[in-house]
Amino acid sequence: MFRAFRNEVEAALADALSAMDLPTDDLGVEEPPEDVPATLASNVAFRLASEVGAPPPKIAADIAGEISVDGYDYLDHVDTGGPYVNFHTTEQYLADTLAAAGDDEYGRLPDKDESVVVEHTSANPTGPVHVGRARNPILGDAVANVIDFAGYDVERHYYVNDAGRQMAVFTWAYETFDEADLDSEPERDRIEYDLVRYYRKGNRVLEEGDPEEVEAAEAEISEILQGIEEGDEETYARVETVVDQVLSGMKECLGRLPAEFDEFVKETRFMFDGSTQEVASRLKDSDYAVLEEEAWQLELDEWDIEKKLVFLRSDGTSLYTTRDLAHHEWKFENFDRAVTVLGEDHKLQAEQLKAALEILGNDVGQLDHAIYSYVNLPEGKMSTRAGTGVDLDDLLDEAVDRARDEVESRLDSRIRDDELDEDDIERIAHQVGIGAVRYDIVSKQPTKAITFEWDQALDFEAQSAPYVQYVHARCCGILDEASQAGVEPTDVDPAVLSTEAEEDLLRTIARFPAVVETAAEDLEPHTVATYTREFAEAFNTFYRECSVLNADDEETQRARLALVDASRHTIANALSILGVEAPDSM
RNA sequence: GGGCACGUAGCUCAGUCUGGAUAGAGCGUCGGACUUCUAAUCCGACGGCCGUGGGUUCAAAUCCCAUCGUGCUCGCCA
Repeated sequence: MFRAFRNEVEAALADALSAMDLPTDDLGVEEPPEDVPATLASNVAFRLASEVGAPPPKIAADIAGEISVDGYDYLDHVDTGGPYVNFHTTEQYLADTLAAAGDDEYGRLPDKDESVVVEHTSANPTGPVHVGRARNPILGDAVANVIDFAGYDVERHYYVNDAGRQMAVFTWAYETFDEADLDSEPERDRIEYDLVRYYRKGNRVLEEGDPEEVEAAEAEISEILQGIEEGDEETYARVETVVDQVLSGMKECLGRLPAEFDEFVKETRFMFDGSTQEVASRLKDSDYAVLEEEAWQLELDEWDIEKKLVFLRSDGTSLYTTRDLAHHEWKFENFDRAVTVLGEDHKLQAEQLKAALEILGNDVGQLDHAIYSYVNLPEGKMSTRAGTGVDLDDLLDEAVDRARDEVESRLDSRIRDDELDEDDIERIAHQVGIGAVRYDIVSKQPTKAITFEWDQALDFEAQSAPYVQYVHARCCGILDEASQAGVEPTDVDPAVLSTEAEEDLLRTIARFPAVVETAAEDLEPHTVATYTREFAEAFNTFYRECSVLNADDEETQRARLALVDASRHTIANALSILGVEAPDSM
């Protein structure tokens, strides 16, 4: 309802301003501070002061007097607070909010009939997913969720880099070394932990091995790369043996979050179908192409990019970005929009990609990047190759373990007699543990760097997943008790919800669809996390002050129950956008 | 060195794009609230030259310039 109210406010204000012969280009509509009893306000009077030649409070009063609320459903009346014009809602606003939030899909915006492909994670299949990379699936999944919830048709893609040098190195190492050559046991009983040892061994040999050995290896690696480039089936099969095995393990790990994908798109696909070479030849014909030292490159000065983009090596083979160009043209053919979630280390490459796509004649307005900063350890960077870093599996295990300890230690002091059994404890431990990890990462602005610290990531109090999840569990508890007592959230008179706590909660619920809309537009799911905290605060105040089952009369009982039902839908949907589970009890 | 980010309470962060009402949370510290729909909760206190210096503006945490600090980046790697 907030969105509808905002539209009404803008329309009413614009009408009044034009009736007064004043400009309507900047309405200055904003949410007032908490202690102001208005839902929206306008600061337009400040800007008109010099033009009109009157002090802002006078102008505000004049505007307020000029505004007509006739014909609006939610705009009740207008007054001023000094220089501000304040807009107040009708009873209908709260009534309609309560009714709308009775739907368990509340917050989902109308279908836009527009398809969006969200590419995220796309980590090279070189080994276990570490925490440094984990920001990508967690952020990416939330970005996809919020766009989905905002009414778009979303597909989630993982782009598999199976044609790069790293995979050639991996393939060579996998075929060259035996178990006996490796100096460690797998850290975990899963395929990518087993195989990454070959990759690390291979890289060590390339860095430190004797020159003859390295030379032979490089020859082999280059042969593999050439083989793929030429579409040689046998080479492809050798590489995919490694790729598919490692990837299958990584999928399992990501599945624990869970981050699921609709499609794993391999880059070799765009080599074998000829589109990469086709893109390269179109680029060669462009005005921006230059041949320097036998390598084809693009001059991107026009895009303020100093670095030239090499799109064909001197031996004629393609590079990662060349294939990615073909990949993106494929996306543009099949989807209305493409969103890619990338680490900041790929930012320059992403800008070059965009420029090159423009040169190729694409509408780059279809492409958006969500860029995030890396997650580092206090002691430095995480690297699969070097084997430094915390594995995501270990983080999730630790999170679930700590959550389980927490649940068990709280068992004795539980008031609620719902008799949690072993399965419940395990369920709650998973929901809370994994939820806490996701929430910790998704709730922060993506541009800010994160230094990973165990205690901080696994703090179960305060501004964390459990704090918000607890609200959901409380809702479920009340709804459960109510249903046993035979109270139904039907035949409700919203006007009964007249205390400040009830009204605040309802107003917070009303804002949810607007939060979804903005988060989707800006690709910033962390604003949904901020909202869940504000929501939890409003709900907890209501919980403290307004008993549902012990309310004075049945009418109040029913109305409050409807409010709890609406709250549950709101917080469940907000959490689901964040990829955090909503426990029925905890 | 060039480019791009980031710098807000002791700590972790919202707010910055789109300037506007006394800068908000949590953790920690201190003090309160469970015979009550779940205390993973709530209430209160303490805590801020919004990195620094200039500028624009009626108004700056927010925009511009400079500067310092941190991160990323500047391969015929991905």
